[in-house]
Amino acid sequence: MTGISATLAFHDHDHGHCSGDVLARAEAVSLGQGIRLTPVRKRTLEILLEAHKAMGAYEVLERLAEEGFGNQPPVAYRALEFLVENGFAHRIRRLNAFAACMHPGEAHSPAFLICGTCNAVAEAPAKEVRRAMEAAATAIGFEIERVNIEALGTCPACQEIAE
Amino acid sequence: MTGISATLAFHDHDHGHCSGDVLARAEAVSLGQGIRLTPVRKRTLEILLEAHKAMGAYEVLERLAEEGFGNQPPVAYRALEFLVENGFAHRIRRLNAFAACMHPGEAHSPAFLICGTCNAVAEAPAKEVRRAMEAAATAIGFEIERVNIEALGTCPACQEIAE
DNA sequence: TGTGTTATGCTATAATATAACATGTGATAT
DNA sequence: ATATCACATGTTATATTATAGCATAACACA
Repeated sequence: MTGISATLAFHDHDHGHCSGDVLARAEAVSLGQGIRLTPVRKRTLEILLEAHKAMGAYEVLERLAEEGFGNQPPVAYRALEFLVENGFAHRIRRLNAFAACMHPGEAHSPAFLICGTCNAVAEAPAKEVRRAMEAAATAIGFEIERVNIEALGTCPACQEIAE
Repeated sequence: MTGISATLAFHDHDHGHCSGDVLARAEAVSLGQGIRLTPVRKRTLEILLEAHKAMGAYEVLERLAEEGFGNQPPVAYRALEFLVENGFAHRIRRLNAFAACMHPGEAHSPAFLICGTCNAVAEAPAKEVRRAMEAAATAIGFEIERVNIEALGTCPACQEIAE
């Protein structure tokens, strides 16, 4: 994960491009790993990518249903769970929401920056953070599997508006 | 926050002592800051301290109701919200649960280590983690208000059992 | 083609959380 | 002392988020 790309979520960018790019990479990763990116799953990922924001499960479900997929909660939750499990999406617990991962395939343990004003979410580089976590855990004999880091605050755009 | 105390949640310790100690400090802090640690609130904190684990809001509510307080969800949620807001408790989002803060009054932004096997939760020192987060956020112009860090993994005790 | 595995869809319900309003309680000023 | 205000509590009702459990369908491969 690069410092640059992490800022994209807070700025205008060629979203059609980044979105398609990520999707393509996700498909490649799936093939390479014998993971099945089925229609619902793929469409779910596309929905997240198109929205380019964190979406609630029911919000995703609504879209899926409109397009002929099942219209019951498990449909969305299962697809989302699959995406999270395989690193194609992240779960933002503070928002009870899900967001497409902007760096599928690259092993990373992201930190999320959540703007309390506009609700935008950005993935930030968290290599250092992760390292610090490992150190803290190791010190007390705890073995880490996954780390979830969420910061609430104000994004650059909203800071300007507030002034 | 010290490295030693962070490990307490994963080991036997004089809990009656640590619990009373924390409660006393919470009362002192409240007095000093004009914060009202009312009966429900105090009892809620005690319940969390006695349990010495993360508890769901409804679990807390059940206890409160047994003791003559209101028996509707808002009673528990409000007390818990107050405690979190004032640094006497933490919300563990991964578990939809709340846990007493072991270091009330000391400004700290803790990291939680959650054992996926036994569900125990420990507060770990996170000064370094926090610093790293600040750096990452500053780099992209994001202003942090609060950070929530939760790691899932295996605690020392459960690692031994697994062997 | 049979057989096991994985995926989808559905019904139903569980678990978590909040809105909105009425009542009570404590502090303050008159 | 009492009017008034802010805050706290309690209640009803409902919203929101999430999962259990079972039936059917698709796929993988012997």
